[in-house]
Amino acid sequence: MLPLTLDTTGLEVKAKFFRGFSDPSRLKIMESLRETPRTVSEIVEITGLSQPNVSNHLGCLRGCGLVRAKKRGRYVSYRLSDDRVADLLALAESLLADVARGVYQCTRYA
Amino acid sequence: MLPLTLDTTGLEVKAKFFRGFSDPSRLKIMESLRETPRTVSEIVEITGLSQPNVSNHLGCLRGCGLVRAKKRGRYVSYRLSDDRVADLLALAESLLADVARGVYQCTRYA
DNA sequence: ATAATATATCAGCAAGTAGTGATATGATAA
DNA sequence: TTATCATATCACTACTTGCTGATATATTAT
Repeated sequence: MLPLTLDTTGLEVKAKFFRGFSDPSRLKIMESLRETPRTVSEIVEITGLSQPNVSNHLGCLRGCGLVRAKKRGRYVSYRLSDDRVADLLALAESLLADVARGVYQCTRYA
Repeated sequence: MLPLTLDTTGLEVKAKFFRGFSDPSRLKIMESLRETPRTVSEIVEITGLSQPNVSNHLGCLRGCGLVRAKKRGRYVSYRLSDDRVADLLALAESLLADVARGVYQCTRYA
């Protein structure tokens, strides 16, 4: 492979994956799952988001492979799918600690 | 702090930060910078994206703290702002290796 | 059976955003 | 100076997407 050749394989997939992290409501939901698995209704109560909104975001997060669902009677329990999800959040926090000021001032995408 | 209390501090900022990673063109640009710093015109040639498009995305990435710019004559050289940016990409790839099939099939957000 | 509860899905709206083509800004070269 | 080149910005369009309210599905309770 030549030096200037870019490996663009799976960039669409990778972008879709990161989109799971790129919304405050979804981050809030993941934050609520960092400690322990929770049912949808628990997540609704903790986050203050509407029930359809939470279901929709959970569907997105499941599609991105970030959370897993387990049906228990009429409840559905969600949990982070992998320890690396929390690792990724932690690494982002570490980076943000240094660049947060810039990001905060970035008005490009309000 | 009570167990059920969520630390929602900075979720907006964190979401904005992740949005830098959530677009194929931006990932392509970062990929092109993983190896070495490059000027805008080099990035344009390597990625095949239009010049205004690249400039726009670079502005976004700079706002997110993911790249840094350095003016050299009439050229502007960009580089990844921190080793942890590449670390984050690598960690995401590791996770994706396991969940890629699901993400690929996720049609929620085309 | 009927009622109540938990979750998912649908229709539609409002806002955000990636892309293009044209233009502006700024720096070097002739 | 004028011309040329590198980059940034603007105006606009098409598409995406987060949210709500209403409804559907499914499970348990009475």
